[in-house]
Amino acid sequence: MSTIYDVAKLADVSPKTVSRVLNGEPVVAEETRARVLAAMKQLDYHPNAIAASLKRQRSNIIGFVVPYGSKFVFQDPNMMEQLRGVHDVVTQAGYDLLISVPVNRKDALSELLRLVRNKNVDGVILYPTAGVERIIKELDEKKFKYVTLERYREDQQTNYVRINAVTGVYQATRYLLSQGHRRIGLINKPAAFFNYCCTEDSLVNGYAAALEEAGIPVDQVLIDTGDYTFEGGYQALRKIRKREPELTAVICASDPMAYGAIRAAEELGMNVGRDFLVVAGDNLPLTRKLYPMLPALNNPSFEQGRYAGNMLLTLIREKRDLPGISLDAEFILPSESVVSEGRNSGRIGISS
Amino acid sequence: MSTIYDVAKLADVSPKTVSRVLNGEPVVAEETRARVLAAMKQLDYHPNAIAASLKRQRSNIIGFVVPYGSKFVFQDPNMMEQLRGVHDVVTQAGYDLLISVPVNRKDALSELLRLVRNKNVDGVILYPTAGVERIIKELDEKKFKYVTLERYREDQQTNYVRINAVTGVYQATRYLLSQGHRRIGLINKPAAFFNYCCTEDSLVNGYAAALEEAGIPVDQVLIDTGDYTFEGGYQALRKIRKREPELTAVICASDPMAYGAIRAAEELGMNVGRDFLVVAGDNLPLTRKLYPMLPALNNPSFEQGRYAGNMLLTLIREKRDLPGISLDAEFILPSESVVSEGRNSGRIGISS
DNA sequence: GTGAAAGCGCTAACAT
DNA sequence: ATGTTAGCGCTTTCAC
Repeated sequence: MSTIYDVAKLADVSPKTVSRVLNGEPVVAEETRARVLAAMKQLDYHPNAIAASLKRQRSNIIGFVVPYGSKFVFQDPNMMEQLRGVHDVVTQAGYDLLISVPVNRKDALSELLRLVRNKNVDGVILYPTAGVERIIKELDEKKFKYVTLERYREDQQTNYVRINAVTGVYQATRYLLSQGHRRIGLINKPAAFFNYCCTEDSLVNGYAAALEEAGIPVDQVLIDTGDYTFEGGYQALRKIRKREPELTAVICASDPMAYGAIRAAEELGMNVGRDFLVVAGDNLPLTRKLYPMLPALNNPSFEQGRYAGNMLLTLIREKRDLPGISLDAEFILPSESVVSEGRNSGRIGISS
Repeated sequence: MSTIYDVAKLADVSPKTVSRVLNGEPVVAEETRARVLAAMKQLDYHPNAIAASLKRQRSNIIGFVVPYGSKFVFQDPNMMEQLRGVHDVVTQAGYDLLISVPVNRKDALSELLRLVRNKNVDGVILYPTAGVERIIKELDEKKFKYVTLERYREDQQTNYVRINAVTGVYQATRYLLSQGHRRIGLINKPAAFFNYCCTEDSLVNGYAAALEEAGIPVDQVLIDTGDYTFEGGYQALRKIRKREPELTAVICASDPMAYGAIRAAEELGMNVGRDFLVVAGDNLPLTRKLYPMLPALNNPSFEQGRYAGNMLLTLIREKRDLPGISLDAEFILPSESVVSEGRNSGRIGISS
């Protein structure tokens, strides 16, 4: 492997001039630049990014740390969409993306520190898991750049991109009410799924708001939770239905749970799409294709990733904190859901 | 950030001794080691991996280069499973994984070279796309370590991990025949989807073998191709069914295509699971849950990733080529498919 | 069992 | 517009 010195020698210039050409610094004479370029080509020279990183004290690598478990990440379509959004934005800006998947939940934080302290990553995207506050404090102290997906505490003001489901669920509930549904179920996510500190429950809030508006009291019989999975949705629907045989619709916090609910409903003899409606929460493209007759919630995970990536890049560039962003999930009518091509093709509401 | 010199000074030893402690070299006196460790702790010292990389001339990073397009990768469940397999194996061994997604198809190869030449990655996992031979040649010349997912040419002997669908499709076809099906469709992948050089068509081969065994000629009317997507499967089934109204079953090369075929079949008034069977090719956990009444093919992508990761690690360690590995896809009966929990929980056949 | 010196390949600071 | 020098933080070689 040839080095910058070899090129310099061949082009009869100093290493620094080669470096200038390499980094596109504008002061180099056209004739010199041409000579250097020729020398590079002749020697099949390729700059060593590691050496540059050491000198520059930055790696041009962004870290993406997920809570834990490769199975969890790579099989969660929403997390993949977030990842994809981050990826697209940061690679476009010339960064590489290092995906870090701690084996256990409790490793997530040390893994994060490892990236920051040992690997010189220029910034990280992270999920606020239990105990993250201590880490955030260390990151803040070291002026290390990060963006959280969701807030790590209710009063976090900066450096987060979250999704607000309230509006979407409110619209969904209103729609169902307008269609004559009166006993509407809600399959929510567990109170603290990633151990987020945030206790606010946007699904229940939106649901309750629409019901109250219609003068219908919230009935706990109609609400249950599931762990985001098919099984979770399946079980939750069975429980709700058992408590309320008059159930005619259900809103689910995730698409897999919606699949499970649909399956359970079919087993219970309900005709999904006709006398029973299921509203899914993720807006996976697949869901629209499998169940075009159903309304849905659009969860802009991809956009969330893009916003987070852009925020991190700005953070790195401008060295100051940025106000957090909240993206609104939106309700999608059944008719629309067939027309739209990919995900997140709809408008994105930014509320904060 | 404190350096190895700071630690050395505080512990009253040379930097080299600190380095020895860092790398677990055994010659250090117990008392010295303790002093060094204490100093590290006191200074909150964290070794700079980039500096070590520069000196050592290796990065402890493995590259994973996909053909192109983030949408393509992160939304392809099989590729995610391969990625997950690679990830688990290499991170376990202390490497980080850098995922590289070229924007366009044609960028894939230059992207690969960039990782190899500029980034000091210690090895790469890659897909054999069009024009990859030139790159492989360069990798070979530079003694750079790589493993291909699929072979890049028919006669590639080493450094690949592929999946052989022949057995699975053969078993599936035999099963369908044994159930009395006579007009069995096949929705294949396109001849060269990633522009693999390999022209062998294992799906058709297995399908044809079972038919011939039963004395039934292969009828091209029953075969069509799709691009792995829902739409591809949807269209293909419509075409096949139009050519053959007596169609009673179809084997699909991917799960999304199977979903599309199911949808098309339902629209055509066929009762999927009763008078029409669809065999899906990926074995996504979701498929088994959505359609437990259907038989399936188990595509061991996760294991493929694991094998590829392990092969690459061995390649790096032993500095010699390794014979390629072929994993068999397997046929799964409908009854079994409900019982099994996750993916790839079945036995994996290794045929080469 | 430990240390001194050199250098990996680059770029920043400061010349000229 | 170009060059010189020093040094990023570590590990390697060789000496003691």
